[in-house]
Amino acid sequence: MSQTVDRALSILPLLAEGPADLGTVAERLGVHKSTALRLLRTLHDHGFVYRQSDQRYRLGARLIALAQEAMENLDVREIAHPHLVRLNEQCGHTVHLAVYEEDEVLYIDKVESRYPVRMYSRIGKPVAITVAAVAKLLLADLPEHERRAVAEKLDYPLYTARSTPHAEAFLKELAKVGEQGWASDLGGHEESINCVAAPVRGADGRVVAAMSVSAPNVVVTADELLTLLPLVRRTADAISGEYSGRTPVQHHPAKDTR
Amino acid sequence: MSQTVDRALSILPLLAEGPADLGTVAERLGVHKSTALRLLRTLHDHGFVYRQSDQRYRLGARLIALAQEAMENLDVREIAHPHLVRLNEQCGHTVHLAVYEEDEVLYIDKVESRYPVRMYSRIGKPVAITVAAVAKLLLADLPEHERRAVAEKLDYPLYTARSTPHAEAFLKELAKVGEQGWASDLGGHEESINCVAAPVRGADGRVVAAMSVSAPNVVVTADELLTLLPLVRRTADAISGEYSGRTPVQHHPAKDTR
DNA sequence: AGGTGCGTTGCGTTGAACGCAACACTCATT
DNA sequence: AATGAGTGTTGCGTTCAACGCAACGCACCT
Repeated sequence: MSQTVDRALSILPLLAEGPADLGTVAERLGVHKSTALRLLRTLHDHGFVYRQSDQRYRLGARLIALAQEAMENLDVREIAHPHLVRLNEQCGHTVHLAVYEEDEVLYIDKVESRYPVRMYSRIGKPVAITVAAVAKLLLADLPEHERRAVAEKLDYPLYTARSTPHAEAFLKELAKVGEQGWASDLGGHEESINCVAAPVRGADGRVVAAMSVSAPNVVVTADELLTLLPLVRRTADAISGEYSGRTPVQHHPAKDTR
Repeated sequence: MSQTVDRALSILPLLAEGPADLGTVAERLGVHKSTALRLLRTLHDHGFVYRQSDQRYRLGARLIALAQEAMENLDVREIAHPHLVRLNEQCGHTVHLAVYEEDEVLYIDKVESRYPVRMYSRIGKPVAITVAAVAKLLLADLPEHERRAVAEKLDYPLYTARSTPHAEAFLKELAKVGEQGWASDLGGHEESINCVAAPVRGADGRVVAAMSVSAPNVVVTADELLTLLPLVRRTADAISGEYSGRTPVQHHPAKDTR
């Protein structure tokens, strides 16, 4: 909507690919060098962009700090965290919490597996939306038309032979997931990794987040992982209860409300 | 430099404080509602801002994802991480990695203590710059005039009785730290928490990052913590060697480079 | 000296961002 | 049902700020 801001913001994802010099930025934006310079300078003044010693620009520290605050403002995260930890203590596997936001699903919290073999993922990283169990739960809860719109807009990369191949199949899977109230991903993203996931719901019943337990085949088989489903669902329900205010939060009164 | 972009970017820290509605944003920016709306819309289109169900705006997911990429681009972090983990395995305490960037010091990596009593800190969070051991190391390496400029610009909050009280004292401490090549913070930030830190240097000898081990008094006394100094320095040196390319990196070839 | 490849500056032009005022909508209140 | 207060939204005419240009400075090469 606002040309100048639009251009300035477009610089950031561009720099996320790696440091770039003025000329490159100008070219990729399709603007004159002087224009790019002015934009970069304003970004710099705000700390969103950092000028490293070789004069090239890269993303700045303020961005990281801001994202941090953004996450701390997500109260689901705050509430869910102790539950995730407890779940991890009970089963030992990697536990994730994810939310959906405008065509993206991203992990907002993670408790690392206690087994030596760990899966790769990072808080803040967008999830493989077409296959991840948490993504299925979050998308399954969207209103019919929006869900369809998103599903058709997506790419369907074939990570493995069991990846969701196209919108058709995805929508069918979403319907099933919505129906049964939980989801799984058996080797759809990485051949040897399985997940089971359950939804966290707000007071109105809408899905506000989803949590999952993931483990590689070498640690537990898919069947064994599925036996954890009741536990995962109980945990998710506990978070839902607390989040929607039904459960009057029964831990230390020292807990502040920031 | 660029008014429009400047205004747009100013919205983000404002939203970091918590969700805000259009009116509030407009007021805090000192612009007309319609202007604020236009800016928010462009931010929204880029995913930097999210409109929650109650119509208020808060920081968006793209911001979190971007920050993630920003951190992954920091190659010190990538290199240092396994060393931090090993150090943590050896001593059990919380290990931090921090960098300096334009008047701020922030944690870019952390390995959690294995003791039940943990300290509060988060990756991405700006560090208490006037007292933290890592901050001292990073600032001590700045060129004389810049160091003085920064020191005088800072606030000196008295977290505890042992916090650095003013620029004078801080500069003196920095000189000492620069001299000895390591730093400590004995209860300067939180009464019962102590840290020891050592610098990571690039090929040119400049300090590019700093790492620290922190532990509360209840776990080890300050004296005991200081006995870890040689270990911390060795670890920092190992990272330095690898970062500056002196050590030809000798871990599993399976390690991917993502 | 000459040349090349950067980033930077000053400036005149123009169109994009501005504030305004009217409008639409949702809730309370009466 | 009508009124009003509080929102967010739209269209528009004015103006000022962002634009591209071209000239410049600077470092590095040869």
